[in-house]
Amino acid sequence: MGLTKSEIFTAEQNQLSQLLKAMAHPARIAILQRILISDTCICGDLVTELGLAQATISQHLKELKSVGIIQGTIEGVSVCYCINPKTWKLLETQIGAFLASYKGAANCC
Amino acid sequence: MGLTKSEIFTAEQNQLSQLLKAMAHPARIAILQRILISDTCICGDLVTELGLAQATISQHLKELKSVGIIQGTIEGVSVCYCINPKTWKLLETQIGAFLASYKGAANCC
DNA sequence: AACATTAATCGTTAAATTGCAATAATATAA
DNA sequence: TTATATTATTGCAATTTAACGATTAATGTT
Repeated sequence: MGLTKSEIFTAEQNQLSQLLKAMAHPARIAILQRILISDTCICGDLVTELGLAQATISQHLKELKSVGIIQGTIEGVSVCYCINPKTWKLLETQIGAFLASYKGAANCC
Repeated sequence: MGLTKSEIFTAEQNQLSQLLKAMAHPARIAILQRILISDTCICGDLVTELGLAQATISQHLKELKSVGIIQGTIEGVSVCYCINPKTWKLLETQIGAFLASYKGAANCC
């Protein structure tokens, strides 16, 4: 079928999986790292730095934008991207709580 | 094409994206949460608790197993699943470092 | 106005994902 | 051995994803 049954899961489960999915690609991780490292907006450079076609990068940026992880503002002829602090905070909270809920296996296999 | 160009990315980027991808589905998050909550192995119950077919659950378990996030041991007629502590630790380290590298935007859009 | 630069969108192709019924494999019980 | 319970595997259809060339849209520059 290829169609995820979102109805049977909680809003939190769907939201977290959506955020994780947006980051679950090496190109998108690379893009985020590039933005994180520069500690400011990235305008254009991405296409020349990563070894992917312009259309492909644009597509990845769109996906990151659509879940709100990054935001872009038009800066003259180019577009500047940066982290969306609100969504990033949400990410830290959600993933943090999820990962922290593992208390090193009591009686297990 | 549908084929990720893994060659052009670092081993870390590929590894992290692979781990994230394995968790990037509501059913797999639900499975992990179920294992985490019980604080022990889960044998079988999963199929009755989630609203998905047995074959589908088995498929999701296989994906989580293939990246090493969970491990399963045969317990009589059924199979018990639990978190793989080593991979979970790796997850915490990698994702933690990644998320923490964002220091709230200096001069940005 | 004409040109150049940059990014988004469209259309297409190849491949992976999701979900499930049906079937096979494995192990216990009668 | 035969039956039962549990999980894995196979095969399939619908859908989504990844990538890119070509085109379009928007903004600056000359």
